[in-house]
Amino acid sequence: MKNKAITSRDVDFAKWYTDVVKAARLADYSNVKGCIVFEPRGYALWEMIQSKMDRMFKETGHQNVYMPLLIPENLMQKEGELINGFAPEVAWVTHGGEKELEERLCIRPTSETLFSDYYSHVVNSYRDLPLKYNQWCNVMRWEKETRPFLRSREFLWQEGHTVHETREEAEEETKKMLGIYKTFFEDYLAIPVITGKKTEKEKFAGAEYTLTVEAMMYNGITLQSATSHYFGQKFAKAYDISFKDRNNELSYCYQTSWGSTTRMIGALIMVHSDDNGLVLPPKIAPVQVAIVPIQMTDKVMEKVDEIRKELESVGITVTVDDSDKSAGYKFAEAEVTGIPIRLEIGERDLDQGKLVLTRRDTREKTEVLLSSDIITVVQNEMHTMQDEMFNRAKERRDAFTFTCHNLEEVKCQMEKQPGFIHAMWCGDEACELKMKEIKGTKSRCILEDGEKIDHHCVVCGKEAKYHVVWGIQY
RNA sequence: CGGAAAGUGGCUCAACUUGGUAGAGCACUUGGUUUGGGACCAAGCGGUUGCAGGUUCAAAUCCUGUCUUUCCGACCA
Repeated sequence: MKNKAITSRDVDFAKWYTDVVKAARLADYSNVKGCIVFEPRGYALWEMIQSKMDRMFKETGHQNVYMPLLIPENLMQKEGELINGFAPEVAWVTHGGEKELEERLCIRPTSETLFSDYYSHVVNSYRDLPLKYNQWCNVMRWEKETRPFLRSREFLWQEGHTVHETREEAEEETKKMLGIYKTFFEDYLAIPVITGKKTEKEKFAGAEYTLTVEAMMYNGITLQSATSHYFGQKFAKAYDISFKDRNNELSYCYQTSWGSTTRMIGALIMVHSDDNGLVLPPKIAPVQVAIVPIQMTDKVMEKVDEIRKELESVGITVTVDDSDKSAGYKFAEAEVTGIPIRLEIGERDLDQGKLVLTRRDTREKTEVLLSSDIITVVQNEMHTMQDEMFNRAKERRDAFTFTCHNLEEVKCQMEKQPGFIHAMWCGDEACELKMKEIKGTKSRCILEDGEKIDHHCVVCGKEAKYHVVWGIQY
């Protein structure tokens, strides 16, 4: 049974995406362009992401802080590259009440400047280092084209900002956080990713270099999903984050920042979901099990309640659909909202001493004996589902991963089926621009230990330096 | 920021061409019968048409502006 409110993803991917968002009631539009309402289901998903990630950050020695929303213009302008990079999409506060402000205040598009200013106050000695802070907050970037979760003007994210005594330690941190993102994407979101370094052209404004996590969506388009930046001493010098080092000399700290956003929700949709709506990996689903009583007789409800309590006793999240809708409606509802496991129990089942278990991803129904250990059955099913979702995403990514040796091959491939293109690059920005002419194909990342496919650049034919993964991005 | 399309109860749409003061289905509410893939019957509630101007005796309808959404390009998490 197909939900008629959702367009097929194979017919119109963009429309399918917004249909899924609406049908699952994750978000609603507001009256301000690019600012969405996170509805309970969407926000719950964000809270799941937050709680899992936050634990990973804390386990690696990070603490949460909260910086102000507003940044004075002069503070924003201390580091030239950053302001240049963000200037076109910064929103400014110009009035306090009726009175025009002496100095404009910018609504944070990112908080490097605030953290740097703060660090300059509190770092005095090498004994104060490192400081490893993170904040969960909203930021604003005045985007022209917007889409729910993927590109909104206001979005939620976490931004980690750390200061270190040495270059080595800061670079280590940059790498470590990239690793945490990779683990999170693969273990929790069941999204396989590739990691590597951004080119000069694609790196974060103000960073010495940027490491990135890149994922491929169902349709072969790539999504930059999280980034980790190494700043060197650039901000430290601009904001005077100096300290007395072990030799009693004045040094500047080495800095990093790393971030991931509500865009991850968009990635979950575009990687896993289908024409029947949202599909969520069990490990990140706010509600893992939906129990659907077919008839709401005392006998059935008693059993439903018993099973719910049993599952909840081991931390499985359960919802019981005891509304007076028909069974078919409840099935469809559980499906469109992406609840991983559905248990159906009716009079007939009780008579036969069983219940029906349906997995959201495959929609396969299996009969489970009421005498069996229901906790183990559900846990096993969720483990299998989590693994299989990852494997399916990986298989699809691999099927859409290609190696190209010249521009013509890239062109043919991108026109036929976009995906990850592995190809060599000389390091020249002109070649990146040339590549962009092919349906906007951009470098996604330089592979750290990529094999040498060719000796020549895929574009100009000159000597190749880097193994680059290219793609069309959201 | 360019090019295109669209905004009418919660949703999908009709009425617009040819101005005359808004209608249907779904959803919702109530009562009843139902319940194994989006149930049925009956009775109800709900909108002055995105917003602001203009033309007119009269505007959902014509004109101007603006906002929002969607799609296609240029820019970005």
